[in-house]
Amino acid sequence: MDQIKTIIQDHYPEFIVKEKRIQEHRLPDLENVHGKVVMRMAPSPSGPLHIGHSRMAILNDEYVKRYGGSLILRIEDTNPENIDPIAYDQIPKDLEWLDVNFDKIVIQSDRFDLYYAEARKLLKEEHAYICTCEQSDFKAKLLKSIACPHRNTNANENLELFDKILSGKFKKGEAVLVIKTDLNHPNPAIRDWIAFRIVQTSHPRVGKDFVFYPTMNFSVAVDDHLLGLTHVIRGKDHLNNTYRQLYIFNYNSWKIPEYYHYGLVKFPGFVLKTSIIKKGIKSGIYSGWDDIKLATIMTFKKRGFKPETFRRYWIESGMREIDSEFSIEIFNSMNKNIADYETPRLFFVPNPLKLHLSNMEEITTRIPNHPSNKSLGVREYTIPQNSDVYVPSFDWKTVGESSIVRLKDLCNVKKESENAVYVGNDPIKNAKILQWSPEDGVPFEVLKPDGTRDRGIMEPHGKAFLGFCQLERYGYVNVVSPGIAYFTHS
RNA sequence: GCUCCGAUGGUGUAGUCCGGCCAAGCAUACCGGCCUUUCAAGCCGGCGACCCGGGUCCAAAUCCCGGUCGGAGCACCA
Repeated sequence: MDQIKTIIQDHYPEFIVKEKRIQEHRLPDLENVHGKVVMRMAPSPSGPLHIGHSRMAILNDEYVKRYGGSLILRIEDTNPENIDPIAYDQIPKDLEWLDVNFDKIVIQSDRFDLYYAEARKLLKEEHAYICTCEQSDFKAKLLKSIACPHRNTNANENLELFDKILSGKFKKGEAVLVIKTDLNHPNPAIRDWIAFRIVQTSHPRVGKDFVFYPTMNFSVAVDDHLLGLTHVIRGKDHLNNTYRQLYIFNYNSWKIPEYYHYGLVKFPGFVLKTSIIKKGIKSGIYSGWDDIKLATIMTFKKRGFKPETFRRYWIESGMREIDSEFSIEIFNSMNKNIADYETPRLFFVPNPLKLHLSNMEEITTRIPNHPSNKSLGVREYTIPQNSDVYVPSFDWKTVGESSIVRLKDLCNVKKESENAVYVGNDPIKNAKILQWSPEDGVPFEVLKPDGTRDRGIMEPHGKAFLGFCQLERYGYVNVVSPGIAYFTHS
């Protein structure tokens, strides 16, 4: 075979036609789609959304856009101890910025009545029981597949206890509502699980109106049914939760949605835990939720990233149950690719060195704001005789004495120590090219994700510029206020 | 300890369900070259992967078994 190949290659290369297979990255179709789909995003309001949340938001949004139907934003605020009220307003804003269109917002703390009704039903049918065991005893018994004494309490007694709990006769830790599953289930994570617990902390929305709070597994199961979800997409960390929630569905003979569990993503180097961020904001390590060192949606927005980048990235990552690492390298590259053509250029001179331009007459130059996108226009400077310019000191140092470099879109100069001697206007092939600023450039600062900042001079036309731009030979930044920019990527 | 999930180049992935069109595609990174008044973008070329061991089969990245490695869950968090 190899010989035949060699002969063909040597004598008849024209027969080797290797057709390129072009494959687009497309999310797989969902199973069991009959008409429109109903899907949901269910963040907990512990803070604004971060890069990790954007995956579930975009995957859900993509499918709703593909099949038609509705996307529900469900705020899961059933743990008052882990709520930051800012989230109620900020999460919808974050989603809107990501271009994720939800049809309605459901807030779980509005729905206690529904959860209580379902709880009563399950107690009545003896699919659930009130347990007043010591927490550690209950847990130990479960691990050994032993029933706790309350598991056989009859329905009426349980219902009475339930009302007592609701009226506040029990304190935190004294009683829980447990869903019966299978004590002999091989997976200890699936055995009888807690559906309600007593919480006496005040809730930002409902205050102290309720003391018996559903756990996530209970409220999720009830709401997924009541809201008519057809497909559920969420992280693999919820796999066991799905198995638990299925018991509620089966006790009620509810129609079961199609579940998908995508793999876990590691975000090396990013701080995503809201508890740590909140602590950092309090102590001053972070300036706020949009601190440049963070990976919140607010921060990415402030750094000038495009929403489309998130979409492209997560679509390419797909929906498989494979664990992966977020690649900032690829993410940045996608953003550059999406943004570059529309992005104007400016000259920023970091660590500026003032040079005297000698031997030069007045020059007027028109500098394109983009090398190929002519619609972005030009900017014009007149550099008078005997003036100074700023160039990056780092670059100037690397230039050999008497070498000729080009000040981009201006002229060529010969290095004579700290003097730049004018030697002509026409571009020279293969010359080192530097960005520069006239002497009336303005102070400018770039904040970088590692917490450091670069200081320098911005060319005068950049003085009033706000928004996303490329600082030539430096990198892309988002100018957030006059003289201050957030670094995007190089 | 118990249960579940996964494993494709440096990185992110496609393909795996339903074995053959995979001599494994795309992107990114890296290396060359072209173009260029940015070290950006663009164009051309190159490098580089099916975790290991068995089995089934004419044929295995794909199916089966065993191992290894990684991850998650076993909360009165979500």
